[in-house]
Amino acid sequence: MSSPSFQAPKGTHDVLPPESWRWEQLIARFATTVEGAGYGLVVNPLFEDIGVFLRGIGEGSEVVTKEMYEFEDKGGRRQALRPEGTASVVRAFVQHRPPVPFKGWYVTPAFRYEAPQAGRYRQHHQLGVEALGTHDPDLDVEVIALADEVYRSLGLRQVTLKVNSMGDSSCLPAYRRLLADYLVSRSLCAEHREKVALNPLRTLDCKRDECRAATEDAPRMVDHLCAPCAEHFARLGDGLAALGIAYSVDFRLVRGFDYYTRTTFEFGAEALAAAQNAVGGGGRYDGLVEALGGPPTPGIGFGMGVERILLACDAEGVLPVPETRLDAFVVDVVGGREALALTAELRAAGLRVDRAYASDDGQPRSMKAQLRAADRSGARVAIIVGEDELAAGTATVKALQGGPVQEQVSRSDVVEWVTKLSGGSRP
RNA sequence: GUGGCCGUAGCUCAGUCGGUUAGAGCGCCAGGUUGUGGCCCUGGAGGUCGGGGGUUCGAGUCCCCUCGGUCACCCCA
Repeated sequence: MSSPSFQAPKGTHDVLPPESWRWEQLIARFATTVEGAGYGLVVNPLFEDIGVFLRGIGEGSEVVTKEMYEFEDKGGRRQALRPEGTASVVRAFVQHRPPVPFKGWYVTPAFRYEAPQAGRYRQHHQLGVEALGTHDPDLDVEVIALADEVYRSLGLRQVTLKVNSMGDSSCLPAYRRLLADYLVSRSLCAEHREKVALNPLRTLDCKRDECRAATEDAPRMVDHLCAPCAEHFARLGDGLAALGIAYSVDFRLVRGFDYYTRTTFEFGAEALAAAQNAVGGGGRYDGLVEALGGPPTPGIGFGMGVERILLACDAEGVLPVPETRLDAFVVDVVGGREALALTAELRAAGLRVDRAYASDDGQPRSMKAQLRAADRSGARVAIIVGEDELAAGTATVKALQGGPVQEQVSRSDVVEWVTKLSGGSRP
């Protein structure tokens, strides 16, 4: 074994240009959308005391019990890489106590130790918002509408919304018993026969035929909400309808984190054939702030998966990587000093400019090679400096797309010509 | 974590029953024009056949292990 060969760890991946352009776009559109609704960026540590996740997400959830990247640091502290974003934002809220209502958004990697497959990674990336301090169901509507707007702004048309209510501490426990009593005498799949007493809700989203049949006519949470929760859920539906956001109520929607109360929702990309077609989800977590040591404070938020959204964009043929990102490409066949000066000048004028560099043997590349590079770069304009231009104090400005436009212009007019020929992307 | 399928050039792939220097297209570099890109033509560079072990006179090809990808379960973004 001579030189070792490394690759990205299992379940992780690199994002390089030009593909990364789509990441920039997605993040930028997300930021624009949510900042337009008063949300501000929150930056958290990628790891926390493991208790933040144990108490925040819940010790009954798979993500915490089986999938967390945990480690002991050199000081003997038990830490864990964040498996999702909400717990850290809420911990920060409890620590700093900003005025409510508090609205924050984030973009972050999330780590879960699980078997990778298409659309599922050990490190994936989430965009999300959290809004704390308000019970108002209009806020639930707002949060869902923001997610919906992000998908639509990307051009996605085949994203569907499912909503449900998990009730609260006054009606969920009773419903849980009711459901358990109902299911205990039914035939369930082997796995849920054992788990039904512990967590009957999980049986609802089991895909196996026995459980599907057993739960089809089972009592539903939305029919057993206490009066305040029922009112909240009704107003959520009214609000979504008022904004023209299509949704379906799905009594099987039982999301994986223990902290959810009342509203839960999930966005699915119908264009994705894979089993992993959830592109975003979230809900209300009115007990979470307290669970992390803060004062009773309601909250709601969502997370959406960057990788899966981009897979959905592929499937729907939207958000293609653009072919051109440059205004001009400088071709210098007289040694390179002119290119050095010209690119600097054009960039200073706010134009997007690249150039060719010398070959590995130190020789300048031929004009043909440099123009080929200019063509491939996608630049709209080539700027050529050769012997004639150098002697005359000019540069040749050549349009690379459309008709054969070419002019030899004074060096002082180059910026103006490039701006004109490139369509003027100058700010 | 369990099971199925797959790993050959930067990318997409071919490679017969195990047989000698492992191929194609695209991409990249150069030439075809002593100052003009794209199209075309010619040439070139580029490969531990994912890795390790085994069987064999001989392994890209067969066997075992391993790493990675992928699909399903599970869970979720």
